Amino acid sequence: MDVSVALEGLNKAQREAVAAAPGNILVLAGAGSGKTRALTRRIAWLIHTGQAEPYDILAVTFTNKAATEMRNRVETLLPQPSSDMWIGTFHRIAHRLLQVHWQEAGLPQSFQILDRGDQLRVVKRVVLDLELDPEQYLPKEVQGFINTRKNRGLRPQDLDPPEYPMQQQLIKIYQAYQQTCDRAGLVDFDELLLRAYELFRDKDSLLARYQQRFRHLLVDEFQDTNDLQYAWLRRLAGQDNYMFAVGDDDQSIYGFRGTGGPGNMARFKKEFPKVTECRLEQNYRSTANILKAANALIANNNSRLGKDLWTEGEAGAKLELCAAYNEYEEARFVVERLRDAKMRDGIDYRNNAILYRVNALSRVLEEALNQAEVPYRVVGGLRFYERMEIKDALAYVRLAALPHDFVAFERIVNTPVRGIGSRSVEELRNQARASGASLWQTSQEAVAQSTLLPRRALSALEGFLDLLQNMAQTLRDNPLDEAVDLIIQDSGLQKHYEKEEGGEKAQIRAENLEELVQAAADFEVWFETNKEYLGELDLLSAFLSHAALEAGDPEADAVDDQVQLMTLHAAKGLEFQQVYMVGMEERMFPHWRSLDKAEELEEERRLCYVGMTRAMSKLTLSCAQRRRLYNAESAPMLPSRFLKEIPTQLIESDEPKDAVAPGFLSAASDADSSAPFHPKQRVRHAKFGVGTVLNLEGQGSHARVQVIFDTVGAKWLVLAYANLKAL
DNA sequence: AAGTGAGGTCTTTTT
DNA sequence: GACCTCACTT
Repeated sequence: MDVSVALEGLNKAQREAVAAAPGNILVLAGAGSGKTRALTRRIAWLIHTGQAEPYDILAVTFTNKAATEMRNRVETLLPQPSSDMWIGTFHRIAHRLLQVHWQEAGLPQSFQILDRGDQLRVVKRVVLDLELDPEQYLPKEVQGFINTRKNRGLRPQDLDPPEYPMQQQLIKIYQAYQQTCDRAGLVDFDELLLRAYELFRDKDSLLARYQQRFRHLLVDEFQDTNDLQYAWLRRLAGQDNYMFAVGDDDQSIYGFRGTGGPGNMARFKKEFPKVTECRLEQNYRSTANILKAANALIANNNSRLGKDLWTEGEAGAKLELCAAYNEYEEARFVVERLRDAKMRDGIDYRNNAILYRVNALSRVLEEALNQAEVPYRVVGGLRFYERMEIKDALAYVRLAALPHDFVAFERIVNTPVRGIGSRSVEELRNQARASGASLWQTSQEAVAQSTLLPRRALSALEGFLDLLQNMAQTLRDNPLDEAVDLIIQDSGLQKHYEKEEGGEKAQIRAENLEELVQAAADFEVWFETNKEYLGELDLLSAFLSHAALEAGDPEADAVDDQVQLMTLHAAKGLEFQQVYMVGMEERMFPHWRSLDKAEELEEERRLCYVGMTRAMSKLTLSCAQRRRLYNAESAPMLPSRFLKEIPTQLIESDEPKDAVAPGFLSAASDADSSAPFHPKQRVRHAKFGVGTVLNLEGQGSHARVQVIFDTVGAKWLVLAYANLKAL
């Protein structure tokens, strides 16, 4: 076989990584250094040199986009199709394992996936069922609690001595939540991973089988793995298999969702046998000036493996910095630059990105772009399968196929309104809970025996049950897309959305529903040609899991000449000729919520690093001296400390002549968090009594503390008013 | 049962 | 500015 295909056009460092002797390999790959390239070439190398068969290979990524990209690239490098390889996201692969081993995993064969929104509904339900106060046990926070534990591989019983009084309740909720899911055969995203991990942990022979099969594990974006994913990989690798992990500790920006971050890379070096380290530091994307600036910035972080990007290319333009008077001036400045670039230098709009820390910043920019008639596109936001109307329609499909699914049942029992209000549903729910039956079963009994509900509600319920029965028949008798179409019509959703909102919104919703029919049709075609990737799923189950695991591809249509607007997070992995980073102000970026925790502050800096390294030829930074955010009044801002961390000789700054505060930029602040309290400190409050400080945030008159009071639980207090006494 | 208006909140997000 | 929740009205 022709080995050269795998190494063609690689630099020395890349070649060393790709052609490294069999073993555990950690590839520290900086931004724009050819990360995915190294990984796909490694696969090609292993196969071309006869060190591996496609069958031996498991390659994992985080996003579907990355997985698809990887499979495509691998296929162009290999003579044979890649279907024997397992290439996919952690969740997809976990799902596949559970699909095959549902019995060993203790799941019903037709288990359904709960997405984040579904999960939140269930959590809410459970909190209410336990008669706990949802004000105190905010469903969002409870959900976070549960997911954090799952990400650490912890079941309720593993949490036994609670760390603080309120945790006891949280553990109880976790337990009840899990029971509810288990009974209904529902699996949330983290549960997919946890079950897959437990499968390997508890079933020796099964683990052995997979260990013998997957001799080569390849992981992309390794810095984004969480504890559970790491532990899963560790088991699968065992003592004899080889792991090729590619990542960049400086681009770890998902710590807030439980990612091990830079730590997991260090762990890999320690805990896997004989790890060889490779570094890819040559950058093929940005000019030297941009790289120098980014290197200087990230050097301020302490927890790093250490790495400096360099390029053979030229210095390029300096970075440009604008201190605008307010957010409107800032937006106008950016728009002006965009138009200049287009008119003078012929740079298409699509090659520009405007990046911001929080979504709320997009509004003013959008207005300015609209006014100047510069076309733009906001990347991110609601995905196709997360849209309300789509979730409603799929709930009908789900419920028709699997009537015991209470999440789907509760979602649509009264959507569109059919006279089954919250009182009736509550009655059904209580009865179901008492008898241990599903809502659907309970409803059937209530209708059959004319009990439980007033006559009007009962007849409405009967109509609903009949509707479902017809839909089940529809599903059996028709191809998927036609069935989906019929279900959308019969459910009345189409009409419901039309009359509900009227005008433009209704138009869009109606179109989305039509789009869903098309999506089902497309999926049928895809399913026929890709069966082998899916294990033994039937079409409908595959479609439903597809909807949950791939919420849709928002990048699909980048064809028009539009400026790209997105958050810094959304920009990861992308590149643009020109990048504008706006809102470079203290408390905005770094964001105020990250200000008093060193680890989170470093993550903000990594985020800044990610943003800067997106730029190929020109990087422009801007801040405003005053900014109005949400409904508050316009407040004075200070330049971000990150601006100060970039060497001044790399920056050309335009402080406007009519600036209200001359010398504004030189005021870039140093961190000052001389907080009067610290975590774990005991304090007394006049009303709430004695408690322990858990968290601090903000500064000056905005400073807040989170205190866990011994009697009333956790509260956020504004320091200026709380009059806390240290004990 | 269903629709309306006031009040509070507001990082980042893939699967 | 936008969204969600909750209490209130019809």
